[in-house]
Amino acid sequence: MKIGELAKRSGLSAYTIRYYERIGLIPYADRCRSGHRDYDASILVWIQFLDRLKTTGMPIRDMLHYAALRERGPATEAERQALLERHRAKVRAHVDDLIACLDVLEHQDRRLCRPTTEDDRP
Amino acid sequence: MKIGELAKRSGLSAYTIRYYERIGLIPYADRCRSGHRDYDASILVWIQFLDRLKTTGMPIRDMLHYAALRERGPATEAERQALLERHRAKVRAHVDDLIACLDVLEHQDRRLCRPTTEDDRP
DNA sequence: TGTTGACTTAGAGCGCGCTCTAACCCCTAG
DNA sequence: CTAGGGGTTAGAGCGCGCTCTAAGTCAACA
Repeated sequence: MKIGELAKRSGLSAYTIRYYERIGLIPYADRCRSGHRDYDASILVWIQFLDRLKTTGMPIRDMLHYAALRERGPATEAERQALLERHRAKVRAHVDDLIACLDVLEHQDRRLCRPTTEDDRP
Repeated sequence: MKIGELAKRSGLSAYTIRYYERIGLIPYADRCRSGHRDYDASILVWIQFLDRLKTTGMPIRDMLHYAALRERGPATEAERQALLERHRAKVRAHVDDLIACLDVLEHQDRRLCRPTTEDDRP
């Protein structure tokens, strides 16, 4: 699979895939004899995982940390689990924040929508 | 209340408060005779509201849109309600995404934590 | 009266995560 | 044989949301 095909299948742009390779977020791809990247379908699983980390707000530098541990093999598994668990805890806390904000925005916005010239205090 | 005090009370930096004024996100503050901004406590309610929009991921350009409608007074209330409702819908969808991702990260990570040299396919 | 420290402005700089450009190469279809 | 549509690289540029700098003003206190 060449980069255009991977872009279609993964939802990333070819630009982004090359960028991720450059910074070390996805492994250096084998090149075919004309120098083009040639991907195995298994890369999609890794990209999907990265995508979930991204969706849940993990910064690239942390994904790089995870990717580096992964490159070092099974010996780093405990550390990777710990990293993920800390991330999940942050995400759960963020979800709680979002829900709390949503709740306020549902129930308080009438008062807060009034123009500045009126009294906005509770 | 001067800007330093407002910064402490609102959690924003003085830099950010000035920036928000410059771009029109908070109203132009009255200046005392030495030219320093002098805030009324009611500004805190607006800043807290903005903060909730920010926490829930609304981009500044949309907050500016809301702020502009607010400046135009009560006539724009329906439009502001609609804007907020669209935002809340996006936030609810995002929360659902986060929860779905969390669920996968809880239950699938053992497989995905293995190094590249192993078979990562399901 | 001098010194500290909080304030003012316009505008530059930064970290993030891409996104695109320029100049080039290679393969295949017509 | 040539045109088109993919790919390659290094490096520049962009949109976002601040964050800071420089140079200056002002008020309060020892």
